[in-house]
Amino acid sequence: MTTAPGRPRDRRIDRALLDATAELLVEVGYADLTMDAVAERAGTTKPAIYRRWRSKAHLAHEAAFPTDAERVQVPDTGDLATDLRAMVRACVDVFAHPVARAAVPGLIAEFAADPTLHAALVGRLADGPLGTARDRLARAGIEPDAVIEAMAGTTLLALLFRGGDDLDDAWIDRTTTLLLKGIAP
Amino acid sequence: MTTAPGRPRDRRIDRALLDATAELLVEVGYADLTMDAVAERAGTTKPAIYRRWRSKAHLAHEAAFPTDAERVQVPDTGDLATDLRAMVRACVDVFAHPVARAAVPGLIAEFAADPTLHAALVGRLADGPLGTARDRLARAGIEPDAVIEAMAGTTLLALLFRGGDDLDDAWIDRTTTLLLKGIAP
Amino acid sequence: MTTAPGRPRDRRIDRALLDATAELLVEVGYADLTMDAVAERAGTTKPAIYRRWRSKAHLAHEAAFPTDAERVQVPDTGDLATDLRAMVRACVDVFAHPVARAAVPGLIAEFAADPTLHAALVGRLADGPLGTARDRLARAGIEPDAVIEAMAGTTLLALLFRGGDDLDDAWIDRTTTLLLKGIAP
Amino acid sequence: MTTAPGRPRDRRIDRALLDATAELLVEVGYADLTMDAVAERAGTTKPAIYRRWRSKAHLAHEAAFPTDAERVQVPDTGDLATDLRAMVRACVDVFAHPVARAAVPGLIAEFAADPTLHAALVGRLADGPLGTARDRLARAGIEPDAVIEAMAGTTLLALLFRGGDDLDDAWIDRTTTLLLKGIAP
DNA sequence: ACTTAAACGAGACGGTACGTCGCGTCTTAAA
DNA sequence: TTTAAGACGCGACGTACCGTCTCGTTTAAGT
Repeated sequence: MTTAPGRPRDRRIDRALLDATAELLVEVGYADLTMDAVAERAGTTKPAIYRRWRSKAHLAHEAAFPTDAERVQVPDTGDLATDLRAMVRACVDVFAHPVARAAVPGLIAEFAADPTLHAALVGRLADGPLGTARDRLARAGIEPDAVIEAMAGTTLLALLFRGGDDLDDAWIDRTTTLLLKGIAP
Repeated sequence: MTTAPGRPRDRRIDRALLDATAELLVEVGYADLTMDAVAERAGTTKPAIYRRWRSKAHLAHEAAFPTDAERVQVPDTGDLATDLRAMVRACVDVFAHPVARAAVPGLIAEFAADPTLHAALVGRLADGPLGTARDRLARAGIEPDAVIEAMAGTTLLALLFRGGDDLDDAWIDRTTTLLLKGIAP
Repeated sequence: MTTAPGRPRDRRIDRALLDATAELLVEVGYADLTMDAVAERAGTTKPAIYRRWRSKAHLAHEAAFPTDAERVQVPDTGDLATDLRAMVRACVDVFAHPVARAAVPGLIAEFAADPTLHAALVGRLADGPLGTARDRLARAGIEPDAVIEAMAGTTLLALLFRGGDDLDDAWIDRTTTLLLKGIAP
Repeated sequence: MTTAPGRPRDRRIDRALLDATAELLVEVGYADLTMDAVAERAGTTKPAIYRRWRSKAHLAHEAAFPTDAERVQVPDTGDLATDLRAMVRACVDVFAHPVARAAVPGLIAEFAADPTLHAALVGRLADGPLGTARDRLARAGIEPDAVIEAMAGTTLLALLFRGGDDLDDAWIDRTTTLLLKGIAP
């Protein structure tokens, strides 16, 4: 294993940029997020961003769905009802997180036109609770795709059309029940 | 009831602009849709657009979800399974329409930051199959909001993450079944 | 005589930009003159500049050699010695003006690579004292090109290599004498 | 007398860089000359350049006015007319050389803002025909500065405003005559 | 017929933000 | 210490598109 030639990248700048992006997303939203503002808050400049991410969307999607986040734990109790409820809650936790909430609408717009971003985001989510859920459901003998589509889709729509604050325990219960009955044999 | 003074607006221009917008949305997508291009294709000028719509998003949302569209008919058979299936199909038909498909991601982004647009789009959809579905379900003694959220959300997610071509009869069957069991007493 | 269609250009912005350019040229020099700084000082933005001038050089050359300047008067006494001296002085006045002095080195660099600018600058100078001098000399029966080349070239070199402050009366006398003898029959 | 510690500098790289610079100056001009391109053509890297020259201008000025050039010979016949003509020709040869011609406008711009470069270029020219000319004229009992200023200035202006191709024998004759009469007692 | 008032074509406007280029520097491992 | 390699931080660039404005002209309805 050799070292790459050339000056190594400064990891502190990566962090500063991601942090600045997350903060600004919450403060001003995706549409009003400018690369100049990100660079300035991170104490660096625009080219440093573009050296690391190919677009605003790629930067935002990494800030909104960090891979190193303390993994949303979905306990494996063996009881489908309990586990499914945990999955729904995890799904809400991921999408309703303030940074994600601010970024998602913009990301949706961009990744419709950018296959690169599409792939990146799908991969990133597959490593999160959605991937966990898929495994768990498959082990329970349930074809997972339809359920995940319904779970994530319902969450997304609720988020987009009413804002994340309504996604409380009652909403989670209601949605879990619908899904649970929907997938019953 | 009096007539507005001054030169009346030319209705042919309204149409030409909406048509040009729809065409361009399909051809280049929302992000690369420019007002100059719309005006040029419609054979008019930008001020003529802004006299009619307050922004690109307002124009696009009207082009994507025309109110005068031949209404997607949802037959009222009285059989919940049959009717629900028709609702799902209508939902797919609306969102998977080429123009809507091109416009939706961009609209999602914009209306996250523009309450005006949010209201306009919600109203427009409520007049369409979603409104019909709500009435129908309510009459069947079912609380409609959760079902609609699940139905539209699942459709939206499928559309965004896989493109509309996979939303065939099998998908409609699968989704209808899940919802039907989910809302059973 | 018809009016051009479209919104007319705001002449006050033209002026503000030229004034800002002249000021900044003196303050920071051509190399450190940035379009952003010009725009900011003029209270406008970069695109407003590029709508009016095709490059920094075109802007600077207009700021450095304004056509509407109170014309450098070259009295026509009929005495060649007197008149030539006045021409040399006028030449110095034009090139040693603080704004011109700051702009000239940069302009030289740019117009070597930009025929557009070359033509523009030649035309602009031909309307100034150089044009007057050419006419005057021709009337005196002297082939003007060689003299003008020598006069302007000597002035330019002196300016570039020693700064304009040394171009005092003694320098003007010395140069006038050299030229006068040089063109004697 | 000791040797510098560490790895000695590779003289072949010096040459390759100067050659690459000269070639590229002629091909693309000073403004479009990039350090990356120079390094690439010379088969080395940018840091190797900056170890040798402090800036693009310093590199270009050395490439344009090489000290080791076969010295432009100015024969010393003792006849002022003959010698002055040779000086003018030498001046043209130096400045109209393709590489110098490409570099001069850019260098003028840079050394207006860089005293280091100013000094370097003046020193380099003083070692060339201008230095020779000064000595020769002084020996002939003529105050040399004014003549040199006129000679070099006229050449420079002609070069800048008409391109070097017009500086033929006729031009040299004409200019020599003007100077000769101009400095006559 | 004349006035009023708004829509029209045309196109430039002011301005935000973009993504890129090239400078000169720095870090690394090998020579 | 120089080399090759290449990324770095940074300042500045010129452009694209937004939504607005200013014209002079056209079109109808009201007087």
